[in-house]
Amino acid sequence: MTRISRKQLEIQQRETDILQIARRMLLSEGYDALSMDKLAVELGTAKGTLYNHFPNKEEIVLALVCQAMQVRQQMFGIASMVSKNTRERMMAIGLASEHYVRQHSEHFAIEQFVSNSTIRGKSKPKRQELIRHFETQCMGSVSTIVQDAIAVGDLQLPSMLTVQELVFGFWSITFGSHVLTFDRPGLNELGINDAWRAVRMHGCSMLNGFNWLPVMTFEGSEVVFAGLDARLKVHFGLE
Amino acid sequence: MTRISRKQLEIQQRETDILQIARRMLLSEGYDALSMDKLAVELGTAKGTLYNHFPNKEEIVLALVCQAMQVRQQMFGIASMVSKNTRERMMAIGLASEHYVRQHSEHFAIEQFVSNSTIRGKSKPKRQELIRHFETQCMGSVSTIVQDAIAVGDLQLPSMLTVQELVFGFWSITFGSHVLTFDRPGLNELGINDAWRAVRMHGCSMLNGFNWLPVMTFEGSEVVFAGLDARLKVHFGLE
DNA sequence: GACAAAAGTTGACGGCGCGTCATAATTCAA
DNA sequence: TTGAATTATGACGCGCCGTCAACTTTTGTC
Repeated sequence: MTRISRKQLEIQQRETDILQIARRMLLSEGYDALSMDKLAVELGTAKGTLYNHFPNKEEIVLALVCQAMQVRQQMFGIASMVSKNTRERMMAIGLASEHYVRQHSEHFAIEQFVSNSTIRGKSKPKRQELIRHFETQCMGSVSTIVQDAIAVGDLQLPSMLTVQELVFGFWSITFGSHVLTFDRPGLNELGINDAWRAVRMHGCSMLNGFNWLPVMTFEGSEVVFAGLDARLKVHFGLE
Repeated sequence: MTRISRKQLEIQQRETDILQIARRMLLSEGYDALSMDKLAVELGTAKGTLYNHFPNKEEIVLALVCQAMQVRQQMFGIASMVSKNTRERMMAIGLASEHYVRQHSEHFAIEQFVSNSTIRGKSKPKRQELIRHFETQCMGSVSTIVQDAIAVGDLQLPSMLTVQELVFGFWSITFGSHVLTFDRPGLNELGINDAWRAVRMHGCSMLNGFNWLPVMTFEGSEVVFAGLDARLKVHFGLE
């Protein structure tokens, strides 16, 4: 029956609409600008209807976080396979992260709400599982590279350091610098002219420090980055 | 007149009390648990009196942030002078940051509110300047080490990288990992057993990657860390 | 097509939050 | 002492979230 699907589709479509409006509100003026009352008005329904879709405001935010993490996960998956060389694959992950933050800043900005324990605390277990799933997936993409590198002899894992802990290091440096670049005002005035470039260099430096072959100079790494960038842009659908 | 100072001191003391109560509230249940009404009740005054001291809730939070940043700055200052060797001084900064997060977690947790643009946006320019001051100071402590290292030949700055950008890298890795360690639940389940140790290793790796002399193995770095840790604990007044 | 049950919708309401402001109390200065 | 200046008060306006009893629409059945 067309009647059946009519209503069903309307409800399904509304969920999409809610998230779209909520995202715009969140991005425009931050968390406080996301008001359930205003959201209902913009959606053109009563507030009660909103609560048929999401049990509370936090769940809406975390639904957006999940959308964001999914985008990141897909980009990581692509980046982890863009080369045969393990070192290049690792660098591609860094580049993918950079692209994610710069080209999908609306997702990156929202992704940060996952750190807010107040928001996380009010969410359903189902949602937390989903978030955990995306986190594990992203980490898995990178872990695989590390394991491959060890297998082919490009990398010797330092004693007392697990694969995941090494991934954690790379995660820290990209996450940390991207958050700093994104959330803090006026890094420029502190003498940091090209934060993006600096991050790439630091990641490269860390891999060099681990003796991840082929060890490369900064100039060499820039060439590699340029090549990877071109290939990634194709996969990411840029130009 | 004792009368003059009586009232003055009372008001001054109250400001301290406000911040103390506010900190406890913030730490107990997060930002939402800090309520101006409840704060006034606990303080034993009317709400209006609160607003004689701080123009809004956000200013209270940022005042606490400033206290936190001051603690960090002092610890960085000490760490930057704990050795003659530039590489060790750099490693000491990392250790100081670790101590700050672990021993003064109540400050570290509150420090993160500075990234919240909603809160920052409602603060007075004066406060933002102060925050900027502490940031500059912390960065300065580390920049000095880098410059010293270059001066004595322990480090050659890569072309196209400023001193501040190198500091930014170290900042990113410590900030990033400490935020991840602190704010994200269940890193353990992701296979990261000793995040703190991992962070130290990664910082060390990055410095090795920059060929910051003396380049050291992980085992060697652990010895250096142990020595620095003992000295820092004395300065930080632990045991 | 009629009709009852199920599913979906509504918006007024309770409770709580922040920041204001007229009024009152206190301190200060002469 | 006394009037001006400073400080304290808490009721108030407004906006927020989430609920819920009443209402409307859809669905399934005869």
